[in-house]
Amino acid sequence: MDNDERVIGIKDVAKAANVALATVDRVIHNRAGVSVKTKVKVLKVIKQMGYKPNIMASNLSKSKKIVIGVLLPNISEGSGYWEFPMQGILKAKKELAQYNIKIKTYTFKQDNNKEIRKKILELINSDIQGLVLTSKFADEIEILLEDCKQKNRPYVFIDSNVRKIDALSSIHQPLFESGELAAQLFNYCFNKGEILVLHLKKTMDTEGIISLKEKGMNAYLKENNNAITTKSLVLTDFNEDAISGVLFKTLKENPFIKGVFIPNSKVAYIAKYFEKRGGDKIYLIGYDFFREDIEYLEKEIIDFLICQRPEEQGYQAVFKLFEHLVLKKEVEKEIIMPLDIITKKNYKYY
Amino acid sequence: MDNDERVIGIKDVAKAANVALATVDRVIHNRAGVSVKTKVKVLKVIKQMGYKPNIMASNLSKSKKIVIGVLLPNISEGSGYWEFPMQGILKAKKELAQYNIKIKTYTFKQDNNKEIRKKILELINSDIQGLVLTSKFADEIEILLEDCKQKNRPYVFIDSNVRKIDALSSIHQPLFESGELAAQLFNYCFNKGEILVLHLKKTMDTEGIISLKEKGMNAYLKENNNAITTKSLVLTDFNEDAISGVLFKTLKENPFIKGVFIPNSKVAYIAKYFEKRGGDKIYLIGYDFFREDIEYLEKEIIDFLICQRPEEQGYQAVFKLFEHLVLKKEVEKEIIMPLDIITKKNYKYY
DNA sequence: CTGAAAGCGCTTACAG
DNA sequence: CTGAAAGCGCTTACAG
Repeated sequence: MDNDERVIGIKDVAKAANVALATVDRVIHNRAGVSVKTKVKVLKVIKQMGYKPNIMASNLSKSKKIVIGVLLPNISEGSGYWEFPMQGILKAKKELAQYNIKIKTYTFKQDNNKEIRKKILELINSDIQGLVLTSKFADEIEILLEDCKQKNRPYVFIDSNVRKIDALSSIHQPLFESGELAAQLFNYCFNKGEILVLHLKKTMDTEGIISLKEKGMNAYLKENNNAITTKSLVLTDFNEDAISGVLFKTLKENPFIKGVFIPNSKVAYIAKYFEKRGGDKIYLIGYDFFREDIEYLEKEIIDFLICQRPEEQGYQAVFKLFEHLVLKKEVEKEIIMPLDIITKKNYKYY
Repeated sequence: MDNDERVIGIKDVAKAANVALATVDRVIHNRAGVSVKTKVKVLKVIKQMGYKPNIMASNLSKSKKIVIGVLLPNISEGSGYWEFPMQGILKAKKELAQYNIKIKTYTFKQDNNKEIRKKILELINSDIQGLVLTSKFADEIEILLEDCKQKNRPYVFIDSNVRKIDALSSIHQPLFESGELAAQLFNYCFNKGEILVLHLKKTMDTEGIISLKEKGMNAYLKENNNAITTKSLVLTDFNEDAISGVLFKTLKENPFIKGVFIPNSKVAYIAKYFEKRGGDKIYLIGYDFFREDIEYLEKEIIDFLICQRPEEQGYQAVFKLFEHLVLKKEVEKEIIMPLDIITKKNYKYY
């Protein structure tokens, strides 16, 4: 299993093929300037001897750095969700600094189209060799993707709902299934009643994502428990009073509501209302885990959060680009994150 | 933030300190043969210039390999649990092969003390520079640990219930809290009744682990719902008929049992019985996720599994030794794994 | 106690 | 199209 024999290197290949080191190097990297005859000969020897390049040596002698660009919303606003992928990206950055990898981040305000366009132009005119981004701005980024394609720059999506065929890799959570999971959890909490599905609209949350989750939920209920139904409600105003008003009215008119499903990362807004409200227990399930959720998890106002390891998504995205650019490895076209379930009793270890 | 200036190396330090390269190297690695005066001078310059060694170059020029030993039960028997840490270890092995890291595995049959002793002796007489093991064989491994201590060989525990002060790191799941979590989940399933805690005894499962989980469960119930009580039962015979007999009798005599808690990885044994049994739904919660559980998850006979990322534990253990031995990094003394919750609807992505 | 030099396995101009 | 040589930033004998 472990062979402790001397590892064969480019020098051995050169000798065996009766060519110079530089020629072997040219063949390995598929560079121009080698006769077909020589190339075939060298490739044959490489295969025969089982030559594997030494990445450490390769990197050491390589002069230029590899720069990976990151295009994501900035973290100081909105749901704060993007803080987590960014943490993973920074972790990868630290680890990969050894390999001459640089990370350049381009952040923007989510609803500032002018700024987004500016960052896209910067990226197009930059010297990056790979790109991490999210697919939630389909309209804005198409031109950037087109540019990447032309320049043969690989890009990786994180938190992307769609699988982009031209991407090196797309990292995402299974949306439909997460809706099923939420339904299953509600079904453990009560046997009959109604689930209120709250669509809290904001720039970033495309309706596609939310509706896919809702479809998953309905599919589960249809198959497993017809005594639980769902009812959708769209909220556009996030003002505390507005939320209170709407929820008070809705719950009063629909006394069978036993659970509330918030298919994005805004549960805390809703939990705030339920903290003050009396009456029968109403179960709350939402997405993503933030500091402000802890209080409500502890009080079991929020019962379950479905999470998608945003930090790991960021880390993986950079790492996959590294594997592709430096290690020349095959990279999975699609990486599906687990559906993590967070409750009062396990959030501390997440 | 990114400084693209030339990175300063050992050569720059040598020049600035007015000494030879070799001397700087000696100081960096704290090797003997440097006058105090020179050492102080060099250290000062290193600090001043912010010198960071280049690991790739360091590794490239280093001649000897680093060998990490792994002492774990073999995977072809029992619960098969150890297959997962081993997978993580193999993943780390592949990744770290670049760094001249070798992994030597020493596996044994769980209940074969003679073989365990033999492997321990092999390890003592081996040339390993680090060790991964599990703390579940406290009696057998004490002498090995003592030997490691004397030889200054770092070791990392995985799946360890105790925090060993001399270990480089201990990787484990929070046991008490996992019991609390199980109780919380049961509490979502029913409001009153009894939970049967099944102790399935086998060599590897120390009573300490199981009782800690049970204590966590009781603590949660005491605090949150007095209408749910627990009842313990010890099973020593895993024969299908024996299990059927005991369970039939117990459930008949205790009609208020609404849930069964199996605080180790043997849920499937019990699920088998419940598959055939009629009557009211009884909720099942167990630990760890195996292929044979899938069938029962799908049928919702097993409701929840609490998992501790065994694969990641194996990976991390090797990686932490790598960080310590090669990168000379600080390593956390204790790494606590998240309490993952697996159900019918998310196991596919785990 | 200190230093000069070779070498790790590649890549990169440069020369032919 | 091909090769000889210098160099990446360290470590390792060897000499003094």
